[in-house]
Amino acid sequence: MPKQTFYKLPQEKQERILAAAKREFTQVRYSDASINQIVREAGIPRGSFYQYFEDKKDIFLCFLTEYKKEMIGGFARSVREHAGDFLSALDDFVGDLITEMYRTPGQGIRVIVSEPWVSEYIWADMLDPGSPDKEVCRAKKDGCAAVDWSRLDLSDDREIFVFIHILGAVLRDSLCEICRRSELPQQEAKQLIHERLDSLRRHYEKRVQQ
Amino acid sequence: MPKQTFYKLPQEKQERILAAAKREFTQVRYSDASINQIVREAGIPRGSFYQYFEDKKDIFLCFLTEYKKEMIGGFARSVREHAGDFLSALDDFVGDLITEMYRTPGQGIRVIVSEPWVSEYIWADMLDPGSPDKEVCRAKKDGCAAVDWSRLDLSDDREIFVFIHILGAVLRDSLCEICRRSELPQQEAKQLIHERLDSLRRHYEKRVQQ
DNA sequence: TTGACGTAGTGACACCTTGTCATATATAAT
DNA sequence: ATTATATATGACAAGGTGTCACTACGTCAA
Repeated sequence: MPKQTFYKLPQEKQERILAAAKREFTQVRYSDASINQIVREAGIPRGSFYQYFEDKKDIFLCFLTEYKKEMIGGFARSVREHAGDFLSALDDFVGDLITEMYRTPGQGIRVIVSEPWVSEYIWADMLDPGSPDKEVCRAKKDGCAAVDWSRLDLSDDREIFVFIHILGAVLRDSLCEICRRSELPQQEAKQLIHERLDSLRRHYEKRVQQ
Repeated sequence: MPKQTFYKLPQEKQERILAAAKREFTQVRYSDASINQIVREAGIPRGSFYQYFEDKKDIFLCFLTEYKKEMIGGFARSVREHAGDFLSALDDFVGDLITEMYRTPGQGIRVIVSEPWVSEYIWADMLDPGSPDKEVCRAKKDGCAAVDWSRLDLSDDREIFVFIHILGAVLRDSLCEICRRSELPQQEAKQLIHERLDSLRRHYEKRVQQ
């Protein structure tokens, strides 16, 4: 939530600042990111920065919003591509995230697990039906509407909700682990997540009546 | 891994420094913790600090080691008390953590989810059989040996390993969520975790043949 | 006893950070 | 033209970290 002043700025300047922020936040982790670096890169005086944003966290959340939209949009797309198979869609989606992760040198997409509250910020309102972000809300509805929940052994919405939380936890946690174990080859990283999702699938999918 | 110099210090001074570190690290989160504050409280000059420790992370890990031992020891105890029922033991153990969490004002035990790598540090070698820390290793062996895996629908060690990872992820993530949603009453916090563990239990426990 | 040498203790220092604030400037309104 | 409001700006205070030249100490040899 940048200040009004920011939005009154000429488009070009806004973009220049956000681009500088993106460069910084995808380079180093949040606690190491420097406002000085951002203003230097954006070519604005330090004082101006505080005219536009409350503080470092303010511009960071602003930057994160982009990621969030990409995430949710990408996942919704994946669900449609997998004809409502939630777990396959997730596996595939995270696979792409990992590919991206191994392709980017700095911290890149690792930003989503760099601070505990970051993934919370992204996931929390992925689940919250009353998310204030219209675009996010739409993408989410598109994604969730496309899910075929009947494949899974979940009796009601409450159970579905709990299951989604479990999945989110496993994914976030696995991404964390992958980031930490930087020696892990890409293939094994994907395998690590696949293995966990697969275990959940085997235990949560309905038994085929025969 | 403090420097040799630290261990050559008189016991009393060592303890004074570690106590100051504990006070600081349980008060504010890692990134806000200040070496200045620690040295002020411990009554040592700033220069001395760097004689004893590499940097802030060094003394922080030193402090965390204590927590890790308490965690693992406490969990092993809980497993024994629950006669090998892994999930009940976990539920109970985390319940105690939450009680503690609501009892302490500062950051207290929240430290374990304050940075992504902290919980990793604690949990990673809870699972790693070749953990270098002897005491940890023993407590873990005690705990895991007491678990009755036959209650669960897990065919081999590999599956058990995966399942433990899933559980760890759910717990860490739930603790994170509880810390973030500070308005959540203690009872609901426990319910939140219980609900997720229960879902896993229902899907992972062996069906009773009747 | 004296000198030398290695280890430990020390605080000033350089260099960074963030957020504020008084002042300067531009824009709008009367 | 004058006033009022909004924005721009860099110097500043207060705090952080890690280093380093210097001092002090204790030990061992001559």
